[in-house]
Amino acid sequence: MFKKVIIAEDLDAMNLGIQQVLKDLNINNSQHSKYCDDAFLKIRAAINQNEPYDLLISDLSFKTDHRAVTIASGDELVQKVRELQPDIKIIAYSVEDKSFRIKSLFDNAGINAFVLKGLNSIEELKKAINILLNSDQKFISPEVASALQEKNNYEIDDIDIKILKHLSAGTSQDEIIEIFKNSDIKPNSKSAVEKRLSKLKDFFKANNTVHLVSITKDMGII
Amino acid sequence: MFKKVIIAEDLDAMNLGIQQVLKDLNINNSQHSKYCDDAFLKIRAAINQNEPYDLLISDLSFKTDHRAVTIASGDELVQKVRELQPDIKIIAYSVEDKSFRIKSLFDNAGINAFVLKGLNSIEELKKAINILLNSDQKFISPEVASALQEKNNYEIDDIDIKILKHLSAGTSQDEIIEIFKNSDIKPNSKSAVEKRLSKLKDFFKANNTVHLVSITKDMGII
DNA sequence: CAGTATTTTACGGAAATCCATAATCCTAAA
DNA sequence: TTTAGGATTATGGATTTCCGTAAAATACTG
Repeated sequence: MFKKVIIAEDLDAMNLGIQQVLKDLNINNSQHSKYCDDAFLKIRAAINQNEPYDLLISDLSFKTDHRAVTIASGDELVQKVRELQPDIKIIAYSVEDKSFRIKSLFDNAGINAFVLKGLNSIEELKKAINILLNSDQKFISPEVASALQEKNNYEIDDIDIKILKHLSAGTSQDEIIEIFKNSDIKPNSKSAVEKRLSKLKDFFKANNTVHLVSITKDMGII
Repeated sequence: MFKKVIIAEDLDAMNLGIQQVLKDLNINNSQHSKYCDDAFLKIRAAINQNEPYDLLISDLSFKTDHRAVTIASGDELVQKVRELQPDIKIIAYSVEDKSFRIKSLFDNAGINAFVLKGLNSIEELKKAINILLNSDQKFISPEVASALQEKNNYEIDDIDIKILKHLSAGTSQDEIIEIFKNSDIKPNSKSAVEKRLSKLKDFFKANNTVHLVSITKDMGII
């Protein structure tokens, strides 16, 4: 069984539940952090002491506190940990069910398993832990397994996201162009932004800009 | 202490945590339901058997399953339970932090306490239980206590919501007017809809329609 | 019933967006 | 160096939204 496990989860009641699971699996050396920053520091410290963790179970969304944080989300945490310790096994354990985000976690953040918090997720979590222990297979909860099949042949890039975020913040297209020009962002003409918007609307089957922002918000893209 | 408690919470890991809390408080007669429908039936059955529950702890958002449900959200459950058994104490225990929704839970659904799932919510939950046990006071987590102070002097009515929902679904203003005319919804002129939108934008301090939909989506109004 | 207030509807011009086409710039291969 | 292809930018007109004003309809009051 895994020797040393760390959990990143902010909700204390949820933490209690997860700890119960680990106890059931006879994992006795586990620690938990309510903050991503804290989790990252612990993982780094463990490496330095030559006693690295071999499993990270991380939530994705974390409540913001009064205290300032440098790592605000589980996505970031996972990505940074993967860079720091390429061989650690990582399980994302979250209620997030937007296929776009789940796919990105496997593709970009390099998680080994995604377990959807749900009605029977404890069994799934145990299953994921066992699979990761014995092999290099990946695990994903069946309800969201289809996320991996989705082929985004059209790549939504950073600038698309920027445009969408600005729109949802109430910035007009003209203002966005101004901002892009002032920030030296490459395509900053009226028509370039318009063309991108048009492609996005096409891709997401949105009738208009309001609809587009609504859809992408729902999908968790912005 | 409360004699008979029922928990409505879909996430199994969270359920484990809450049960731990009740155990700490020496509440031994508790049941939990993963479905709102199930919780409602149990509460009704208990009344019929003259052994009613005296406390309901309910989550707000529930995962949808393969099975069809009649009560889909905690909001509805709470409302129906309040009608059925006016004297039961109800605690909403949720990550929901939109003041609009929280205020509505106190005003319309008649909850006795709102505990925000968070970093130290277990202590708050215990506190809420104790307050409800000994008095008719209400309890609300400090982080969101400001929700109750907010006075919506401007009332957002049903038609406003309808307009916003249509907009976020990609319907143009002209189409909305058509729909209203076909459904015999009273103010159905171009300028009436425009005026309402203008007031909404004013109220929510939105720069434009995209922004307005984005804001109201974030607030959980639509 | 007359008069006032409020709501709803109508209208019109300004602004923003939508969308198609054409011109320009850039890069890489011939 | 030339040239083809793609990406970016420019232009202009159709459509939609925005916003103020005014007329019409309805409600309310003495």
